[in-house]
Amino acid sequence: MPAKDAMRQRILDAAKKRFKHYGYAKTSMAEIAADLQMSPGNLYRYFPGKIDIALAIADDSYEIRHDHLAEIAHDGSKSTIERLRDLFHADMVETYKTIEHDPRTFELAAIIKTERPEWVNNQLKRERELINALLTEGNQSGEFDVEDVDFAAEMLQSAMMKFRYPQLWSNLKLPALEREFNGVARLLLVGLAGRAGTARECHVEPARAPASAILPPREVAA
Amino acid sequence: MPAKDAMRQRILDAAKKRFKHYGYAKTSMAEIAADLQMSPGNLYRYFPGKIDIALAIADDSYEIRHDHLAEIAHDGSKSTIERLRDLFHADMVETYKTIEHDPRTFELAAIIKTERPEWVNNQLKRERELINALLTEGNQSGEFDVEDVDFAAEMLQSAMMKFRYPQLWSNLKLPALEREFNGVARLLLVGLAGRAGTARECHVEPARAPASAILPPREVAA
DNA sequence: ACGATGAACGTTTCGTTGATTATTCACTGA
DNA sequence: TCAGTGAATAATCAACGAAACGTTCATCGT
Repeated sequence: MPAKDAMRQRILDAAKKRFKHYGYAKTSMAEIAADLQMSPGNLYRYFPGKIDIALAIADDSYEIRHDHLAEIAHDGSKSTIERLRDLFHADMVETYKTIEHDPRTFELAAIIKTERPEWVNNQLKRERELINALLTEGNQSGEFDVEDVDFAAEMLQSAMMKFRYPQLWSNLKLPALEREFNGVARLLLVGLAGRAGTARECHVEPARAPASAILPPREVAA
Repeated sequence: MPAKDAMRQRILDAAKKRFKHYGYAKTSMAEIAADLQMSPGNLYRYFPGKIDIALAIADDSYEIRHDHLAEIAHDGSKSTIERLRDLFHADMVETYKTIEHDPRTFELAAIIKTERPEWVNNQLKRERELINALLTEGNQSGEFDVEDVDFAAEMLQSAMMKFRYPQLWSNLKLPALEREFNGVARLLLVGLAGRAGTARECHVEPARAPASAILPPREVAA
């Protein structure tokens, strides 16, 4: 039913405008309805509740981010290890820029995290699938030697935790964050290449990206 | 002045009892004073304010923890790499046990973190000194090949962030946490040994603890 | 002089109440 | 039948006076 979808979209647009301007808490369902010249009650024919409107907005925005991350993950011109680093890096930088540009997004994210934690976990899971794919690819190319790809992906996300949650950034600016990010990424990705690059059978040629050359410090984004 | 010190200690004991029973917020200065049969005003001759009483309690408790961690760091029977892992591990487990046993501690920690963040940073810094020493030692023994020890210690703390803050544990029980901890620790510590274990000069004998054998999964604490 | 007091002060917290809000539902017009 | 309504309901919020709190200080007894 395209008519219903169209109305849903109109509601989302109106809500987005209000949320951006006044914030989630200070936007009432009645206001959103009034913007669309309808009654508050009618909104509930399109969304189960207020939080679901926020969720739908977040869905859209994460869809875009996910596409972008997937693009990075599939950039054929780069090694697997570089793409893995860039994936985490892009995630951090985009979060930083988003919050810098529009702090209201932070409020929305916080509310979603407390009211629908499973939604957040699901996003994490989707991103982990990208990581999975990269690890598998790296295993095949010889860049990595990871036994349990699922597990390793989870561990990477654990260790990168600090760079995902702005609450943990404690006023660090982007350059300082990137310095830390690079340090942690280097450690982790060297760790992934560890066994492949390491001499259990020493005659095996070093992986394409030798551990000592992995992850040159990244220039700070503009 | 030992008399003053003795009174300080009595105040701390009384406060500790109240904080443990009723929590920081629900304990008033007047109550602590009444427990010691003195006036509220007199407390201020021994402590600048309520928060400083909490800080003194935390100081004591972190002194003990730090001693314990230092003991682990200097355990002569273990390799440097094992001690480094055990250091982080002990920190996580002790935090877990503490909160499990007395959730009030969590409230105290949260209050200190918001009211005196520099105190928390200082604890982090002290622990980093232990890490520094271990990395230096590992460099000498050939287990590690870390160029910038200070920087590497900071990166380790960053990557271990998730295991330090109970807020990030999201209801995971200790076994699940330890599983994640082991995974991340393996990645990181292999990363540290990376260059030492890796064949830049392939004739160099593999480090004492070959990367592939580093960090066997740790049995879950009792 | 000094250790201690407790009333006094400014803030923060709390409980109550009245208003606002999210949500439901019986109903309407097409 | 179905998109839409708007009054009714229940949950939440905001405001405000009262109580409690952390902290200070003039004062007391020694």
